[in-house]
Amino acid sequence: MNNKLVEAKWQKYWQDNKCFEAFNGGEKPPYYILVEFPYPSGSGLHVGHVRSYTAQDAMARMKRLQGYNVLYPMGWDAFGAPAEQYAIKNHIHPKDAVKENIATFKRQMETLGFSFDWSREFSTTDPEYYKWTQWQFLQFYKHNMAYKATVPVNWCPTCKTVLSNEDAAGGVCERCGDQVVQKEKSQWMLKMADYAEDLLTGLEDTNFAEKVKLGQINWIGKSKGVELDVDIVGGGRFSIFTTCIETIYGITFFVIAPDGKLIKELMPRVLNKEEVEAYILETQKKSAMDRTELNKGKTGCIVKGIKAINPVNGREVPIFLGDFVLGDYGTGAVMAVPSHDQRDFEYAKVHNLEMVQVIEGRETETSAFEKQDYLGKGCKLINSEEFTGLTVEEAKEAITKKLVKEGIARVVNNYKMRDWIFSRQRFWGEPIPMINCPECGWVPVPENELPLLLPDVAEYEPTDDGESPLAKITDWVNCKCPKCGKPAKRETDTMPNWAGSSWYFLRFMDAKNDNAFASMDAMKYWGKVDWYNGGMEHTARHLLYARFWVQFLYNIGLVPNKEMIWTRVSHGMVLGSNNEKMSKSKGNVINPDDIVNEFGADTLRIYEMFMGDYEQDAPWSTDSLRGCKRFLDKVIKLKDRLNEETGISKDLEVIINKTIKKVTNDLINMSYNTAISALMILTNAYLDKETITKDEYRLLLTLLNPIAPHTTEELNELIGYEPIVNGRWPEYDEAKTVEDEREVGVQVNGKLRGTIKVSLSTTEEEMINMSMANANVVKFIEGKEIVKTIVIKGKIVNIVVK
RNA sequence: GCCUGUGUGGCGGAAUUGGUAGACGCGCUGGACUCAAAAUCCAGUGGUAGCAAUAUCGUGUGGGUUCGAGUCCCACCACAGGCACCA
Repeated sequence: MNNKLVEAKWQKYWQDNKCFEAFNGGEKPPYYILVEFPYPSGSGLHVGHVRSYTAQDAMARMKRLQGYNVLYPMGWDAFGAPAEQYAIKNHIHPKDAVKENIATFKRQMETLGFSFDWSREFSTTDPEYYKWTQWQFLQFYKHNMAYKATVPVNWCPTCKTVLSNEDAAGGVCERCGDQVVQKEKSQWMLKMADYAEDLLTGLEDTNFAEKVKLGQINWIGKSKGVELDVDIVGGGRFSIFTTCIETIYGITFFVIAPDGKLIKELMPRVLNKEEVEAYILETQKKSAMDRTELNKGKTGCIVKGIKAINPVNGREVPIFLGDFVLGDYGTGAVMAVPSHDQRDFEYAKVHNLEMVQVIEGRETETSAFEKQDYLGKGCKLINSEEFTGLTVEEAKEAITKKLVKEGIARVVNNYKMRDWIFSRQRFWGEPIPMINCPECGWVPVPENELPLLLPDVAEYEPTDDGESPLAKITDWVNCKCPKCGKPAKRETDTMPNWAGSSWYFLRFMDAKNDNAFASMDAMKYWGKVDWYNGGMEHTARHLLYARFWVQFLYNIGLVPNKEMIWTRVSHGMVLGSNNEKMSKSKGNVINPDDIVNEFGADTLRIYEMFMGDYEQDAPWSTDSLRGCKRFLDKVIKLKDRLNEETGISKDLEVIINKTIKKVTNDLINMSYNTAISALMILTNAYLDKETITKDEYRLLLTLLNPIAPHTTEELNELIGYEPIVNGRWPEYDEAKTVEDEREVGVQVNGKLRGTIKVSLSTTEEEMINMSMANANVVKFIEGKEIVKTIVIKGKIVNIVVK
């Protein structure tokens, strides 16, 4: 069989007959299977893509045969930095580079026979698509969900560019190796923090894997605590947030963030200004990463001239700066209780500060501090005036109650999740459709002027002061204010990569709509995405952004459900044969084109499904791939064993029913490797026979079809049947999935000593008698007292002797 | 530091969810076919002892629960990923 001809033939058949086009409506129940659309990089399709696309493809193909109207779409997430870098280097427009990459990706996908509905294809970089991304941004703006704020960014003074945390790791620019500094920049923000609670509760309306849910929960980072007002000696006050208010009598100092507002306000009263300013400057040089990783929060300096008053006992304690306190989390200030908090303890040790123990049960001076010493164990308070003697839990409640009553504290929930910084100083992204007018301030671009197109230019370098490359294109920047008509300037920042991918799954439901991003009818018809598959690296951020975006659209009445994704699953990586991540520098990259050429698309598909647990990483093995080729060859060879009989022979009845059941369940439970194993077993059973019937053969071909669609279609046609793609998925008879006779193990004291053959009708008593008669078993029970016997029907017999 | 995974033959991995550990595949060994090789087919294949029946050890380590533990509980170790001085 010639792979290339067969593959091309069936790919053409599917395309000509529009086999995989989904319809918005009709008799069949809808079923929406989604894989993360790829970023079409210059290096082409990765074998990792092939793994997840094949997995979902197999599911889609089976579901179609089961009578569903399956939507399995594909598109391109094509905005982003790599295309921009490439464009800068080669002086071509990123859209041209992207066009080429998309063509390569698409060709590769087609050679693999994925059953995508190409009629719904789009790229996030298509003006027809990003028109709606921009439109949706305007809805955020109009509903007061978008605002401008000054945010510190990683800035490389040498490259004159803004860097991601990743590119600024270690406080050093990844490109030039020079020091990175923090620079203030005015950025567009989306009020995502407002949705923290909804994003948390919304998880209940999803079927995400537990680990995915946990990832979301951790990212949102809810913590319940108390916000407490603290007076400053000589006037003024500030607030702190704590989750351990019960330790309030142990406060020996406060720590405030060097990058927060508070220290700026206090500055005029600070006596050691030079020292404080030097420390603030030092902090600015550190990226968020450094502040967290280096020195473990021990750096800092005292703020002289200002003391704070502990509200419960009037004690005056010093205030310190410490970069372990972050300006943008909580209130940017904390109470420090070194006796009962690890970090406070370390800080106090380094700076030689007092410690007051307020909870019994541990020594303050120990270096091996253990927070869990008192948490949740009913330990009692000491040195805490009227609260002395209460348990931690009781004291938490009582102290909170008292402080709230006094009006100096509030019970609050704090969330780690912050608002979404939505600006990028880049060229290759959706332009943010806003205009800055000297008279009217920020004015949105009128909706009927969307899309606001990216200009066609040849230079994409950022400006010297880090503005977007768009800032240099004066023709584009200068415009008229839509409100007053006077000269105004466009926003030159673009949107982050996450924007276009936050709603693409909605667009697939109604991809050609010119009047809306997707019609309500279409979204209601498809409902939630039934299966959403992607990499683990996207299960926190992308998924959270997408859910936030959907929840907002839901709240303004534009989508039918608050959650639009039902099940989220994640696949493991395909590693190089050396068990390391595939990369050019390691020389372990496998190109799917080469494999398709040499072994055929179906072999590659089978192998990638067989290579291991789908959710786990798995190393590449060309030897194992050959084994899959061998399996496919065996299936082909079976064609020469067909006899003239029809139906299913008696001796194959059980294994056939068993296999149908196993494959049907495994394909929907993502246990692809065991589905293939079952098909191998069936194939071997067929090969044990001189001849098989056409019906038996066709059944194997149908079951294998979702994973190896080309070869099975061809064989099916050769034996004279209508294409599998137009047929039906086989059903099984539960009663025929178990053999009547089976072997059961016999144990003595839990150790296997023999087996007996039983049928479904063998009674427990008979099983015991048969066990006792087993020669080897007798050796171990002879002359011993039988304490008891345990019989688990169809599974095991255990004889306990003394 | 925290969170989440993972740990089973020479290798990738199975294990009906507490019931015969190692399915299926790779690799390896022996044999058939061949002038020869490849391909294909047949047989074997966790370690140790034994010609064998069989015994014994064996699912990262150490304990525990149970008639019975890869699976449950406790403690620990290693690796991977994510997040982070989150108060």
